[in-house]
Amino acid sequence: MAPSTPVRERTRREIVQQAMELFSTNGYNATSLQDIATAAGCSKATVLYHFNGKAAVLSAALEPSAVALDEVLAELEGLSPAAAQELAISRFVELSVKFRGMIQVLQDVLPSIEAMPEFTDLITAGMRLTAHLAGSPDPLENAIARFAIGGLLGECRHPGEQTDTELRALCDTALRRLLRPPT
Amino acid sequence: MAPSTPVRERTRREIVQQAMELFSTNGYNATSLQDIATAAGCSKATVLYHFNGKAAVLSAALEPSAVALDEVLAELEGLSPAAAQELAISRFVELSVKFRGMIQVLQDVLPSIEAMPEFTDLITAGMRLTAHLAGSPDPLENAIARFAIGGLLGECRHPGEQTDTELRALCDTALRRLLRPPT
DNA sequence: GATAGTCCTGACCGATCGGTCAGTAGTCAA
DNA sequence: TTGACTACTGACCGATCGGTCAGGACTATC
Repeated sequence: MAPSTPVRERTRREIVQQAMELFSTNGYNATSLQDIATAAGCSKATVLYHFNGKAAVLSAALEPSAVALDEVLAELEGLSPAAAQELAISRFVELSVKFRGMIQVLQDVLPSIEAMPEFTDLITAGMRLTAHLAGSPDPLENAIARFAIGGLLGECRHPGEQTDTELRALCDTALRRLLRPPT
Repeated sequence: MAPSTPVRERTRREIVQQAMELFSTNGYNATSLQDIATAAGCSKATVLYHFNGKAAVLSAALEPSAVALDEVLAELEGLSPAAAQELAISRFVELSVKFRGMIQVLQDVLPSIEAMPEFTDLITAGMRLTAHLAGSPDPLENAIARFAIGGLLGECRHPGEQTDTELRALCDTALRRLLRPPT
């Protein structure tokens, strides 16, 4: 592998950054490689010189959130179900607000994500988080957790319409009502 | 207008039916006019002979659910907020299970639906239902209602993975936890 | 049999997509 | 000065998309 020269890194970073912006705004499928190249100030061929296809660009754009998700999962390891659920809720709200743009992208890619081998790790990580959110092996509670994630994904589709604080309050309230109903 | 001969109606119905099937399975954007034509046993030109563009096919496929939604809204008219919310929840669950296939399509089209004048009525109907689900003008409750719809849309993306009964139970539980939390 | 209208189709169009490739400018060590 | 390597690009490719259009097959009417 090349020792990643400064020039190489600068271009790559610019491409990824512009790709994140465009993916967040317009979705993955509606963003073309040409769009990314134009925004990054280079040619489409350059994008494909640095990344092995469009999915690789998405993978790079998704990496920070994937890393953050893995960190949360590591933090959850070994906790009791109840404690893990509690922590999972607050950490998930944080992640959702921080990566709201990228979360919408997931929504867009979800139907065809199984055909992209780049994202199998991300999928299993998501499923593990879902299990923690459910808090119990009950299939209904697991479905509720999926429901919660779906609602959150949907709500993160409207960037700019609500502040981070509003979004955090909404997600926190909704997740707690769904996942920790008073007995 | 032509007096809608039997032949015309038969072909139209076949196209719409196959389009519903394909839209439900693969989403709107991932379904081409050629796919619809092949499934309906005719040519792409025939589809465009009967419908004024791809969006018109979607509009026809969505019509039964749009009609059902309007009926529910009419039923809600004049009720007190609390009674309307209660009825809106159960009716919405029914609708979601009945039209689960088409609901996923909405998810797929939502980002670009504002550019399609065919669906302005459907959007306003959806917003009115959201307001009824919220049960109060509180912005947070309204956001929660949107969250609920988003979760439901997301959950309806997995056709065949759960029975109608399971889906009904899930939606009912989730909606009631979200929208009618114990005070 | 001629005419008109309905239903349908193959051939074609321009646009856009993701992706390939030969080649160019610049840098740097020998 | 030369040769190797990096970063990059314009031109091009095949495929697919939604949509158009002239015309054929069929039927009903006169």
